[in-house]
Amino acid sequence: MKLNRKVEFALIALRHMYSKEPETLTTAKEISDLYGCSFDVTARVLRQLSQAGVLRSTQGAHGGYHLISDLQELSFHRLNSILVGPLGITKCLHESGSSCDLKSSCNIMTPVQKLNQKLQNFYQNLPVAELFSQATVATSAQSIQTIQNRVENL
Amino acid sequence: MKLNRKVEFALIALRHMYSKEPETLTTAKEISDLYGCSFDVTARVLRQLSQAGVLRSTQGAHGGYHLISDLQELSFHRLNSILVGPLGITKCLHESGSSCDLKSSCNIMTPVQKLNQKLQNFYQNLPVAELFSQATVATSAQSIQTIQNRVENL
DNA sequence: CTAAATAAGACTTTTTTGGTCCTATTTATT
DNA sequence: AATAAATAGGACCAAAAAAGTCTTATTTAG
Repeated sequence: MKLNRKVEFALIALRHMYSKEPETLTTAKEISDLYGCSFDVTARVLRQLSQAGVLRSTQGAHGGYHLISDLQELSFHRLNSILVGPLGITKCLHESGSSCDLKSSCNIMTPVQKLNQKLQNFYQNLPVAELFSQATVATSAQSIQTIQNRVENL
Repeated sequence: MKLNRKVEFALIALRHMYSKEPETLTTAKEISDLYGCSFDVTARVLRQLSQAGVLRSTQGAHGGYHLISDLQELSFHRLNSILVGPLGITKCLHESGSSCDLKSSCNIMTPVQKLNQKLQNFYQNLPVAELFSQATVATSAQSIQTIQNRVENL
């Protein structure tokens, strides 16, 4: 149940960029120096986020990355699936072809699928911006919409 | 984000017992033979569940375990904390004394705490029985109460 | 007394994760 | 044109975590 390190670094980087002027560039070195993350891993994370359209990269000297997607719209689920792949809480759920190593008489197929689905709903309805916001209680119309979605997905 | 194997075996065992006559005993061997789980691991899981008061053990020949707690009341969170310890999505959150290896200038302390709390709420409000139930939609008064709790905890 | 079961610990193997290294390419600056 | 600083991307290694195994002790029905 631990948070993946890449996701951790992504949150660090995203929050860092989030607090800057919109178009300002941020480099991998900047993040790794400032927060002590491994340079290589951080660089890879930024690259992946850029490939996925969350950031835009500028190559060459004085290059870097900047945010191009709205963190209100970016779900924690998407962040995870970009960096660590689709959510599958068991082997049988996330390797497409693989039947589990347990006997065919598995009695928790549906429970596990249910759990996986619930977890996915949970993460899908959690915008990264919500983690960064100060407010404890949701107030905006957007948040109310989010709550409605959540209740439907329980 | 993978489901711990011990928790997986626990679900298998619990569901197995759940479908039996209440006082009937189930042995570790029975589970491991029937579903192909490792005997040792299964045995340890049942022992831990019994120490935690979820099951009651009967020693000696013809011994075994039976359910003594209501699965409507047993949250998935409790199951996890029995078998794998308290929920801490990062090192700094789950090892009490450990400051993280990142620089002191960590910028995602609160976001991570928030996420940890949200996840915990999610699991706390998920009774194991709900995973086992056939129904997709909650109907009972108990479930409505559960939903109210969940909305409050969003 | 024996067999079948729980109780509990130490230990080993496997898998996953995190981290490093290396090389290529792009581009601003000198 | 050369250089330095940045992204791009792959291959590889080490550390940590997880899963599984082995061993021994204790309990109790038959």
